[in-house]
Amino acid sequence: MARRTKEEAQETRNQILDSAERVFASKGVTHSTMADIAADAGVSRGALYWHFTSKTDIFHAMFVRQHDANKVVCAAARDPDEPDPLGQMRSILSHFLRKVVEDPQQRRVCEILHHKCELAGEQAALRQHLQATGEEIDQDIALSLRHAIQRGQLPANLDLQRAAVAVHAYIHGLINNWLLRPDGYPLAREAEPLVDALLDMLRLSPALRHPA
Amino acid sequence: MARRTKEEAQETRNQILDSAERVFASKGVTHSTMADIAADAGVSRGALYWHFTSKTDIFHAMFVRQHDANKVVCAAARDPDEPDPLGQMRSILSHFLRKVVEDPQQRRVCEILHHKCELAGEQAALRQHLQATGEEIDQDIALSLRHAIQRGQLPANLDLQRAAVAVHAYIHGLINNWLLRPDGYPLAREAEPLVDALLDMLRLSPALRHPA
DNA sequence: CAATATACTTACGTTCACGTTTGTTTGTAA
DNA sequence: TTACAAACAAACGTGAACGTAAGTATATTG
Repeated sequence: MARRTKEEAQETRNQILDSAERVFASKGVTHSTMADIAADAGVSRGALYWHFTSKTDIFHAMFVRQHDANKVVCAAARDPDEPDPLGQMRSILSHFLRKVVEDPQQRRVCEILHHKCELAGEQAALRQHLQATGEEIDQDIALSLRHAIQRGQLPANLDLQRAAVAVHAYIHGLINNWLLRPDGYPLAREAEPLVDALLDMLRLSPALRHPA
Repeated sequence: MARRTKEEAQETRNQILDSAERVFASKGVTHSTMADIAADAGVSRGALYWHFTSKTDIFHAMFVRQHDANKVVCAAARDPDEPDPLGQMRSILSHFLRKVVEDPQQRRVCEILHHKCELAGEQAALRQHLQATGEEIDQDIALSLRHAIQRGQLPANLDLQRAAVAVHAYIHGLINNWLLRPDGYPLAREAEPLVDALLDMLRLSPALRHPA
C-alpha cells in the first residue's frame, strides 16, 4: 500500500484518532503505545508519525476535536437575547449529562479526561488547556446566571461567582462519579431531576446570596 | 550501610511512601519511576523492592494509609444517636474541604487520585477499591440524611438516593475543580457557604423530593 | 559468640517503546 | 509522461525502566 488521495488520507487520520480514543479509554493514555493505536487503526506506526509528531500530539488533537464539537453548544448559553436563560441552562446541562451517557464518543473522551490520563509532565499543556476551559465554563455560567437575574428568574442578590462554582462542581462531580460507577445510578433517567435540584438551589438557597 | 533495626526499617518504609506521594504528585504515577522515588527517599531501588513488590504496590499502600486516616471521620457520621445530624454533616463536609486545602498530605493524595493517576490496566484493583468506597460514601450520606429526616431537619419525602448522589457529586466536584485551578477561587474561605448552599438545597429543593 | 536472617546496595541482563531512517508505491502537477 | 512529492510500511538503533541476582554489613537469635 502506498500513496492515497487527500480524502483517503484525512480519513485514515480520523481513524487514527478514533482508535486512539478507544485504546486510551481501555488502557489509559500513558500505557497506550503507538503500536497499540496503529494496530487498532489497521495501519503501521509510520502512519501515526506521518500524521502526528507524538502520542501527546494525538492526545491533544483528539481533545481538540471533541472540545470544538462541544463549544458550539455552550455558545448558545451566552446569547443575551434568550428570553428564558434558566430554561436554556436547564436544557443544556441535562442534555450534556445525557450525552455523556448515550454518545459513546463523548463518553469515551470524558472517561479519558476524568480517569485515564495524568495531568503532569508531558501533559502540562493539556492541564493549562483544561484550566483555561474551566475558567471559560465558570464565566459562561456566571453570564447565564446574570441574564437569568435580569429576567427575574433568579434573586437579584445572587452571588454570581459562588453560584457558578457550585454549578460547575455539581455537574462535573455527577459526571465523574457516574463514570467511575456507571451502574451506581441511572444518570440518563436522573439527569433532569438532578439538574432541577441544582436550579432549585440557585433560586432558593440563602447561602448563595450576597449578605444584605 | 546495611541492616537497620525493626523501627528504622519501618521508618524508611514510611519515608518511601512519603517520597512516593511527592513524586507521584509532581510527575504523575505512571511517569514516576522507581529510581525517582528511591532518589527522593535517599535510598536505592533495591530498598523499594525489599519493602514493596512493585510501583503499583507502593501506590496501593499509599492510598490505604490515607484512606484509613479518613475513615475515622466518616464513622462519626453513622452515629444514630447524634442529636444534630445535619450540623454534623455540615461540619464534616466543610472540614474535609478545608483539610484538602490546608493539609499538604491530604492535598497531595487527592491531587494524585483526581489528576495524576490512570484507573486502567494495572490499576484496575484501585479502580474497584474506589468504586467500593464511592458506594460506601453514598450510603453513609444517605444514612445521615435519614437521621436528619428522623430529627425533622429535612423533609420527610426527601429522595434519599438522589440526594446522596447530589451531595457526593457536589463535594467531589468542588475538590476536583479546585485542585485543577487552586487560584480560581478561595476554597478554604468559601467552604462553609458552599456547604450551606448544599444543605439549603436538601432542605428546600422540590426536585429532591419523592412525588406525592 | 557463632550463625543466620534482615535490610539494604550495587551490578546485571532483558524487554519494550520510542524516534528515525530508509524503502515502496501511487496520486498529482508540470 | 515524467518528475516529484505524498502517504504510508518496514527495518533499525537507542535508551530508559524494569526485575533479579549477587554482594555486604549489621541485628537478632540460639
